[in-house]
Amino acid sequence: MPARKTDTEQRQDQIVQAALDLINDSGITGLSIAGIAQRVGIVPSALYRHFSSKDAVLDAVLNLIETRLLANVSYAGKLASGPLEQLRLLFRRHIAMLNENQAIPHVVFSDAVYTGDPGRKARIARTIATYLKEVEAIIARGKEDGSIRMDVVPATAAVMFLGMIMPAAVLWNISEKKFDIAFHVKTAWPMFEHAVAVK
Amino acid sequence: MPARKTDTEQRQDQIVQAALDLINDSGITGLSIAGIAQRVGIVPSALYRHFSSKDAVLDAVLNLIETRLLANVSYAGKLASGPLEQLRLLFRRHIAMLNENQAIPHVVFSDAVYTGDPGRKARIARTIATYLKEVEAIIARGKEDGSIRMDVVPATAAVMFLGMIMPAAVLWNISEKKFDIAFHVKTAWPMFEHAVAVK
DNA sequence: CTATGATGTGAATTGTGAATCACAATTCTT
DNA sequence: AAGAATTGTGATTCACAATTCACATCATAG
Repeated sequence: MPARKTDTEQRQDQIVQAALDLINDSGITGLSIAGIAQRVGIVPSALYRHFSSKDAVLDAVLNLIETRLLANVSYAGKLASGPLEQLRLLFRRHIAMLNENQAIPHVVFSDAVYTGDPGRKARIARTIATYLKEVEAIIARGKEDGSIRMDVVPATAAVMFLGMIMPAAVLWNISEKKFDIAFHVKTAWPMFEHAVAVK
Repeated sequence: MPARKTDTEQRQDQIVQAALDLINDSGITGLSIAGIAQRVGIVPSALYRHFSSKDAVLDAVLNLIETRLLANVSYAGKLASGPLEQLRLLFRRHIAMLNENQAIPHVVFSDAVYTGDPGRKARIARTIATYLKEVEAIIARGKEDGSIRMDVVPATAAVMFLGMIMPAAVLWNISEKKFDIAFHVKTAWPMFEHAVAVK
């Protein structure tokens, strides 16, 4: 039976989410128009009513990721009392988001996204750089208010903050979800605090 | 002109190295029989004299990576005086190896390797697990000899150790080599020490 | 209720890359 | 140096995935 007709706007959302899910399961390599269409419940050719090409879909996926990434930062910023607390919240948030959408770090840190448009690599680089700058800013604020040691290098600390998340994501995925991510959250944070906090 | 004839054994080495280089430049997606053959200086079909399939080449690449990874650990073990020193050496060694062959973390942590043989993912998981176990063992030894705090969880510390390397590798690659990796080595290590060392 | 634009469908087209094969050129053995 | 084995080559096949297109169907404005 034919699929129910749906606004392009909604379909685009569905398609992008389906693409993300598909990457989630099969990696970038497994991302195909047919696969996306199947998940959405339409026929491959119908997808072209809503996106001009596979590349366009991929760009939209990157948009989604970018948005969610930045949303996390501002979310943590609103709830936290101080810089360290903000980092802790951001960390937890990222891990929680991983639970819903492990594909995100996969896409961002995969090399497969770079083929095709050469500008895409630069764009991802910019997104990550922006994210790291945000984290650095939080750390710099921590140094100002005395909660983070003065000898901590913000840029390096930001990379190590990422280092709590990225390997965990990879391990979780590669181990077929056997990696104990809750345990990791509980034990990694104190260690990070030891690395940067005063006293 | 035809390529000079060469022993299968040598060709296999050339092919594996070429495959690694190609992944290096173009990612897993860019890995093609034609691309490998071109780098080796032979014609695509000639490659099948030395490998039965593309999958076989990929397996050989994984072998190479596995070997180099474990070689690093034993290398650091031989030179170091104590556990902390061993970790520091291992860290530096990994980064140095990155310089020669950034493709390694790309392959290991990419999702694209998992398509095809489903056993491959399990195999990579095993390799990483083995590596992490080695790091954990070093940390456990550090706790015994009093150089590492007793409240440090070896498994978590091992993941964070990986967290010094993986993001750096990704950033270096994604930023077109702009990321200051020497600076990272210099500043990340003290931070890691703060996180685990006694006093 | 009907015309019209938006959305969906299946078939056909095209491009790409892996793999095969018959044949050619080379290296090696003796 | 002749013959066997190994390695290299170009043409070709095959499967698969992206994209296009003519046509069908739905949703809705009027």
